[in-house]
Amino acid sequence: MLFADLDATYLDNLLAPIDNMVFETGAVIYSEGDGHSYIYSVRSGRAKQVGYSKSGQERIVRLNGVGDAIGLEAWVDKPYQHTAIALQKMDVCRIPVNVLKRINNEVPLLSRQLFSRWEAALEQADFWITSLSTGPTRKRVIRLIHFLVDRDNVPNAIVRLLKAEDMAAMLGTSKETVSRIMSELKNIGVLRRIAPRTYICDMAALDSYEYQ
Amino acid sequence: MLFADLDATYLDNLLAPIDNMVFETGAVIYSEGDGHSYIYSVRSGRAKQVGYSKSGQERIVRLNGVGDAIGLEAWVDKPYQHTAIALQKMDVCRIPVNVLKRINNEVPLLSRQLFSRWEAALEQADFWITSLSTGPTRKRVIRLIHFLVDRDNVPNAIVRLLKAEDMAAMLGTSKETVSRIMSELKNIGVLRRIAPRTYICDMAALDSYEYQ
DNA sequence: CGAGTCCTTGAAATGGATCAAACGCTGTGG
DNA sequence: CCACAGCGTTTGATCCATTTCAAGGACTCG
Repeated sequence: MLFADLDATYLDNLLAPIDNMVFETGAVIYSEGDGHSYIYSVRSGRAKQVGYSKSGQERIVRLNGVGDAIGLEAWVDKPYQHTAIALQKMDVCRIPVNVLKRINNEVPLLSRQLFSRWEAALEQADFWITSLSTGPTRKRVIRLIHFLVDRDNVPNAIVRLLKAEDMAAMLGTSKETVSRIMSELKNIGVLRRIAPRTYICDMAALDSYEYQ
Repeated sequence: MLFADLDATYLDNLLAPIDNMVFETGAVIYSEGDGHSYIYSVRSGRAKQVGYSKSGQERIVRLNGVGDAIGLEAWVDKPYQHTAIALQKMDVCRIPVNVLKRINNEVPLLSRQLFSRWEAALEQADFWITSLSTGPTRKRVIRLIHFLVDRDNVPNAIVRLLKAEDMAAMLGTSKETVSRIMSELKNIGVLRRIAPRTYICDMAALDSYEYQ
């Protein structure tokens, strides 16, 4: 997907060094501080990027899904700033940065794609700050559910949530508080469980509930 | 500074459309949603980038100083995502994006500079999440002071702080809480006021205080 | 010097963290 | 098919941190 702008047959010559890889749930894709120079493109599944404080507390700074590029800092020759961990079984392709640079020299259209991935990462980070790290916890949880909803099925959307501990690490709160708010939402009928960590969400009720 | 990699005389032809501008304290550099296509490069002074929630509450998502480029989203043809406001009298130069693109076509070295600005913005956003939006408020304030310290003067550094309301908007807390913690730090002798909003900070004491 | 802005402090009420214990679900092996 | 281990969730109770409202005081800048 990173190569959306490029000619398909032309690519095959260049893409030989690219590996398709599979990561199981919980597998570490890369670790903070690693100096290896790969950018990863997600083909399926979801990953979290986490930072650890000195006290060992973990904070999730980004969530990545299909089409996202992760480990972009390698492009500017920086060690990875976070640890990337698969939340589900994932298909990713691992692209050496020097290959990317070679492609970029011959076909500058690539850098357009790279800029847009970069912009997406920044936009997500800003969302994290303004929506997941601001205001009372209940509002944060509600905004998080919004974020996780598979768009386009309204008014009753299907949401695949994460385990409480991960949601807490996204919101900068404790797992107990997340659990309590989830209970609340289930009791009022905003969320209805249909499978493990999967719910049907009444979007209208969710929105109106935020403004109480 | 954006043109650090480029030849000086070569530039003069291209840079004619660039305006040098001055913004007074509180002046709006651009507003969220504006579609104008300029990138601004800071020559002196500091600016805040703020996002407003529906309730009108403001959250500062970034702070920019000398050498920073702001309004980068214009490069990928997006409207500005935040409102940029001068915190002090500022000198900035305003560069039309189409000029940048022209320069970039002829001298691809420019895009290296742009990527690195983009990376800096993302790094700051991540710092905001992990350091200014995580953990108890006292720790956040301490990390914020660290961030604002003019590096290189140790062990007693000079810090130019912001008004309490702005610091609160950076930390996602209330101005009263910020004020209380500041009082605490002054009482213990970690901070010593030498001018309006300017303090001498005993860095060692500050650090050891964080771990209580 | 005065107007306005910003800071400080108090007291009450709330919200959230933490510790601890019980519960429920899921997948495994007998 | 059932029982059990392990993980994750739920819930309660207590304590602490933070918000909020309100008022007084200090500082800054014209």
